[in-house]
Amino acid sequence: MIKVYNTLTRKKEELNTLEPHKVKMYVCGPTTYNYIHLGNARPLVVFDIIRRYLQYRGYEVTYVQNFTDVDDKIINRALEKGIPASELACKYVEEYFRDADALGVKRAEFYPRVSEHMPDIIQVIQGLIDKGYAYQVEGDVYYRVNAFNGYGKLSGRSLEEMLAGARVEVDERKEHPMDFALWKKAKPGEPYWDSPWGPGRPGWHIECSVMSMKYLGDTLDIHGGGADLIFPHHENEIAQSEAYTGKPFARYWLHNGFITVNREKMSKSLGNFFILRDILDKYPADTVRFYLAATHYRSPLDFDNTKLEEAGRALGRLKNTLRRMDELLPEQVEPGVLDEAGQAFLDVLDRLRQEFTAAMDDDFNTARAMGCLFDMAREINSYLDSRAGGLNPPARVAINRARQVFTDLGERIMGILKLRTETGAGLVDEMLGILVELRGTARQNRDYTTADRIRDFLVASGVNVEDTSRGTRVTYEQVPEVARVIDFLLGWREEARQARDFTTADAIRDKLVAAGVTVKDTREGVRWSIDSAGKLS
RNA sequence: GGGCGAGUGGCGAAGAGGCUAACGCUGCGGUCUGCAAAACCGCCAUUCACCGGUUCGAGUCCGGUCUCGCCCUCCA
Repeated sequence: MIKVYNTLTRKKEELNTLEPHKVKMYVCGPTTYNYIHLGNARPLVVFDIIRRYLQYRGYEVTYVQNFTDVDDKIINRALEKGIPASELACKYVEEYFRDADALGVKRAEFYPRVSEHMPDIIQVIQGLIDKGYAYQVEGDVYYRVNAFNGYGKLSGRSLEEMLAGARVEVDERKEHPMDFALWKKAKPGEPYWDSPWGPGRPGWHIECSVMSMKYLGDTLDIHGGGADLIFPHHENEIAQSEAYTGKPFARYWLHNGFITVNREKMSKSLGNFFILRDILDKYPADTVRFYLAATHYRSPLDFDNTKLEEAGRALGRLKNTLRRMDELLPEQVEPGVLDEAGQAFLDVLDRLRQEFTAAMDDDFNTARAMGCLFDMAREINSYLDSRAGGLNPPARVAINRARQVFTDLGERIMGILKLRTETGAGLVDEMLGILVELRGTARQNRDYTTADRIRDFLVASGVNVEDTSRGTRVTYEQVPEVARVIDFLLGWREEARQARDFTTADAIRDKLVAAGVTVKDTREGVRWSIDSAGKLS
């Protein structure tokens, strides 16, 4: 039984979907006038995990996320840049996808855009006018909040309360100060669409009402977004949709908490925001995803770089466990039977799997669920340590199943365990391989000075070195510079030559050549070049 | 002013009436290792902002105080 915290009722409620085993989900997407910032990225990851989890629990999820690509901010920005608003909006939709893809956010079923739904929007506005929920004034159309008696139910305040501390400038033409625009008359030079009320564009809230109902029906199961959308955006969506259809709009309203910086909300107006693209330049995307998922979605999340460093180390622990299993597991695990120890091991994992599920069932408690993954990692590592000599067939069967469970939860649901496939690192890996070989020889000869010099270089280059029972493993978060590694190798060769150790010197050169690096000893010193660009790709 | 929410170890973060206050990071000790790294084992909150109350029993419920954040205006 899945429970979700519903902003509408301020309680955790059992998730009962409209149709059994189906979830209709709508999440408010960005207004596309800039790159998204980290605060925008939180709901992407949060609702992506919620969606993945619901699927894991057997729901068929229809996920819709809109793009608000018609908006004052877009128009203003486009004006500044001297390009059409539509072009600007389009560009940032594309940029959005680059960011979302990097974070491992699965594609939605539908990505409706305002610009492509004008007839639908106009039809709903007309319907609201016909029913007496809206009125037009000089080419503008306003929603009549007094006509909808549930107004304020989501944000938990009455119209009177809103007026009490209101900071709204009163537009004399409006019947009620809280009435909001459904259609805005175009000013000269602004993009516009024709309508029964004259040329103009939709107000901010109407598009979500229209597009969600178009793709998901009059009533949706889950409507999500950031907590700052509760009022006025979602409140107004409810007013529009329910007035239009006479039916409940969304059964469950889920809202994620903010990202803060120095405990202040990260926001565009405060200027304390971090563009996601910049963060992704410095930190791996899975680290960022882990950071966003390691705290419960409704809690505030304070940001600074040290939090990402910590997230990277924590996630590294989980990934290390996966890597250890992969190193010991052959491509194909032959079917076999478990032994007693293996069964006991799997029983423990299964208990943890159940704890994980219970945590996620309880309003998607990813923080607690992550705790279960760390418990699992420890169990798996322990089991692996106890079989350091190598895996016998029953142990292989056990580890194979353990891997399945671990990745099911960690990758399929959380989306944080995909080990980056090092692309473009082919040559670097070959160079590192040569160094590992050289160091291995030195260690065999108990020449630890040499061995440590190589390791020191590797570590200084950002490469981790671990000597395991099965050999030396080198890993890195960021691909080290090829040139740096080659220079080091050639420096090493030069030393060997000076010491008249031509065996070593020639071996290094031969290996470089074999890897596609040409080495020339010129009068000015050593020159090298990479044979074919193909090697780098 | 009105509405909402939060205050848990050095840090981050779960727990929402009752087994030893998860988990991660950091630090310390140990095992393993040529030394490391990784991994494993152990240690690090008699106490959950403060004061009262309810209860056999309260981080967990109630009342009050303090501090902080958010919304009421574009914002995920």
